[in-house]
Amino acid sequence: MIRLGLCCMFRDQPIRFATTTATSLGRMKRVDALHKLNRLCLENAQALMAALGYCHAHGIGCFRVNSQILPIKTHPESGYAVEELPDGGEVVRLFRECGVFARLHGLRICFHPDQFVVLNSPRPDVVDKSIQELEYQAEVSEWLGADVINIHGGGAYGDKRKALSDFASNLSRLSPRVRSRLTVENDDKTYTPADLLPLCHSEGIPLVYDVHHHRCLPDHLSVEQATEQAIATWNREPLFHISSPIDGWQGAKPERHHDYIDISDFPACWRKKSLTIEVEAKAKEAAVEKLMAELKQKQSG
DNA sequence: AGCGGTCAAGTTGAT
DNA sequence: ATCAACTTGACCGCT
Repeated sequence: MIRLGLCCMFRDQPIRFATTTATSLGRMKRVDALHKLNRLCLENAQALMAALGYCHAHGIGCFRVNSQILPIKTHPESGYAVEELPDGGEVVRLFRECGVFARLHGLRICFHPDQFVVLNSPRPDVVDKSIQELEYQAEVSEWLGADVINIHGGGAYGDKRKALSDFASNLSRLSPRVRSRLTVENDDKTYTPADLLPLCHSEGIPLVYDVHHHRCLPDHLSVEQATEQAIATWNREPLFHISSPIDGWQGAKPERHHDYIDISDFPACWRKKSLTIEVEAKAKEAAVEKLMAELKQKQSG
């Protein structure tokens, strides 16, 4: 019933995703930069196939793809279209092969654009660049069959209601392939599940419920209530996040992630439900496998 | 080969 | 005012 997800990278497995820096590319001639990017994109497509193969072999049902899977894709100077790469067609073909593999084995794939993607910023350039980034990730999502591109609510700018209204307004600027995949997640500083649920319902955006963030930044909802209300926003299998505090809930910085998940942080009400749970833990595949084993043990015991 | 400084981007809150 | 935190160390130029 519970499908566990691995986020972006491996701790022990020799599966790595390569990237580069815009600074370094900027020092090169364009043709040389494109050759380098071409090589990195091909390598990353192959690494992604290895990652999916590992997940399938180890019962991990979901994989989150790093934003830099096509490195520096939307950078204002060093960015590029896949068609500009010498082997762009081959890059697309390899990603589509990953999609075929995932579909064949029932693996879910998702994206989580990073903190620079802010749909409600008062700065127009920030919103423009955010949309570019979302469009890039949606293009790769199509190749892969990924069904989730998950972002946070963004800043509050002193007025959460206005900020969420701006978020909603900018949705009209997204292509259907972004819009149909876009989800929003409660964070640990600004937006609680209760803040986001009205937006989710009025705009038809699923809520990615992060129970760790909810415990760091609570609202009037219990974990059980937030779980039920988040599930209600989904028109497909809901996707949630779990993590444990680095030094316990009484520690100095509970919002920081531990290497592993403490099974007592896993909400009892999530068991027996049809859910994808992405495991945000520094031990990566080791943490997913440990949690999987403990969930199984508790189920049978 | 090894090492240390640097890396595209936003926002918040702790210090 | 600076900095760490966020899904995470990896890359690059120097010696």
